[in-house]
Amino acid sequence: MKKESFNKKFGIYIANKRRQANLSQSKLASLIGNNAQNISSIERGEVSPTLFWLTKLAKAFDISLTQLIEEFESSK
Amino acid sequence: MKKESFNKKFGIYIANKRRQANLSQSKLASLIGNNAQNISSIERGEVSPTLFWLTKLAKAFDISLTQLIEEFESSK
DNA sequence: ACAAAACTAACGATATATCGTTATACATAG
DNA sequence: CTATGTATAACGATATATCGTTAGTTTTGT
Repeated sequence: MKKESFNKKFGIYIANKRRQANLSQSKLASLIGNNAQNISSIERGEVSPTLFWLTKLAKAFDISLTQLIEEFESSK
Repeated sequence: MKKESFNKKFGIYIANKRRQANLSQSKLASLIGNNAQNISSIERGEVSPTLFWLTKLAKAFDISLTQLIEEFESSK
């Protein structure tokens, strides 16, 4: 899988996850300690977040990192 | 958990995983398309790899990304 | 002990991720 | 319609990850 489409897939997963949690990009950003623009670029698939940020995201969604990755892998 | 100790924990996990697979740093590096120095710095906890590279690592170990993360999370 | 392989480490270089600001567009509530 | 919240987007700046080389150290095999 190409890097670009891989990142897009993850971005779509995160965007859906965030909406399910009723969070805006800036609210999610403040929860994990970064900024809304970065969340936006993650969701649009422009960047591939580091493992460190992935753990923050999982915590924000109140799930384990494993569960986050599992949901992502089984997402379309 | 601090960023530094978190990265170190992941580095230790990867180093163990790599040794179990009987791979040198440079062999693993060539499998996933990067260089041995980067593997070394990941294992020493100096950097936090991106999600994109994590998928490459999982593939090199012939496991799913979810399984890689699960093993990491349950490692000490 | 010796040689070879493996690892660490530093360095500068490049690529990418994150930060901070600003502008624009869009939707929705009032 | 207007005001507010939300998202996209561009920009330059900084931080971090990755690359390529080299040197030095540690480990391993013989």
